[in-house]
Amino acid sequence: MFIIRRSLLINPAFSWRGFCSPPINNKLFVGGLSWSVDEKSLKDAFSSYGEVTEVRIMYDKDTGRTRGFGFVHFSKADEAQCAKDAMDGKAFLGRPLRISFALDKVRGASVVVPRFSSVGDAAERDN
DNA sequence: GTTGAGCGTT
Repeated sequence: MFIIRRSLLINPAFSWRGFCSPPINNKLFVGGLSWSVDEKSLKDAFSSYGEVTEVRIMYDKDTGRTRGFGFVHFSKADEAQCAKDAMDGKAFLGRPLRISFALDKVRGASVVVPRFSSVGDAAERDN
């Protein structure tokens, strides 16, 4: 019987570094970026491992410089996993990269007020 | 001319 649950072995969701990694998605968190790294630089670097659909680097509104981290969106989660496994820990523009799967956060998702339309429980004051 | 772990609209 060499039949093993190969599904769990080939399944990336069960072969992370232990179990301290977030769920897999096509969004990658790229940290440890150099201060001179641009979105096009990251996209050009990650486009070799997959189809990059979106690249977002966080800039500082005060200094206008990069915060040193960004996000890379891939067309497929498999490409993102490949790019992560390939670029994670590697040096980029003189600084080691810290790549990780991004959290399922979206703009507006952090603060959302569920308003019930059928709530007549004294919640409607000036509707 | 600076700094260095992180998780999103600068």
